[in-house]
Amino acid sequence: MTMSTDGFELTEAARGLLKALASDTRQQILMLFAGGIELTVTEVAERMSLAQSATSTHLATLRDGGLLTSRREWKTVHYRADPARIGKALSDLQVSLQACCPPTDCSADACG
Amino acid sequence: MTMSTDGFELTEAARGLLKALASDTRQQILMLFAGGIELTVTEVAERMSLAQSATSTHLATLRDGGLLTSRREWKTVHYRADPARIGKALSDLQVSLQACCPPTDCSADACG
DNA sequence: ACATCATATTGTCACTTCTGGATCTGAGGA
DNA sequence: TCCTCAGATCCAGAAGTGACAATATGATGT
Repeated sequence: MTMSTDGFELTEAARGLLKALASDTRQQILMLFAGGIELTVTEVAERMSLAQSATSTHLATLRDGGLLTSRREWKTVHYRADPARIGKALSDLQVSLQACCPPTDCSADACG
Repeated sequence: MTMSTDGFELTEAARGLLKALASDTRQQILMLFAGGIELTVTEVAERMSLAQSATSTHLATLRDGGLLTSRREWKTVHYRADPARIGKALSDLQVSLQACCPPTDCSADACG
């Protein structure tokens, strides 16, 4: 299995999350999926008042980042949040950051 | 008090973390501070093979994002990770994302 | 085959970010 | 005072990002 090599580095999942949520717009888009609802590209474009092309790109970025999944049904593509992968990415991020900068100062004792 | 209004929105701390870690270089820089060690601008520049100006800017961004603190000692400025604020930002991010896209599907029952 | 609808991709422009060189600031030492 | 060091700031060029319009793709219906 792939463990940390030598220096600390973020997992692919964590890096994907950071990249995907680096955009203000994408943060807002993600929040549209609250409650586990599904949305099409057009629906997101309408709610965000964004062009279809820009919306499509953002959704693809969020999917590539592991935050959304897409399901094709007939003509339309339904996007939905991917709670499992979001949780994983967040967990990975937390692990890395805690390994880097532990919240409680254990003075390198019996805490490790 | 400031609660969530209607739609979901990230806290200032969470947004600060996302913005600060949006850069690949800054992610690596942060990891240099593992173990709670302190580093000066020059030290970081050396270890990252970056120009002093770029390094200074990145460290300032990380500090503005709430991930680092700076301590002035004589001529040099010592940067250090801010575990408490990092934990807070991470926690906020987790809360928001879980509110948006809960990992376990509770079917809107006795889970809330 | 053709038209249509939903989505993806391409092209382009404006804006921001990243980076290094040069310059400025501030504190100490000769 | 003048010089040096560490850091911050300014500048300009390179690279990346986000937006839209236009076009391409892909599946469905006639």
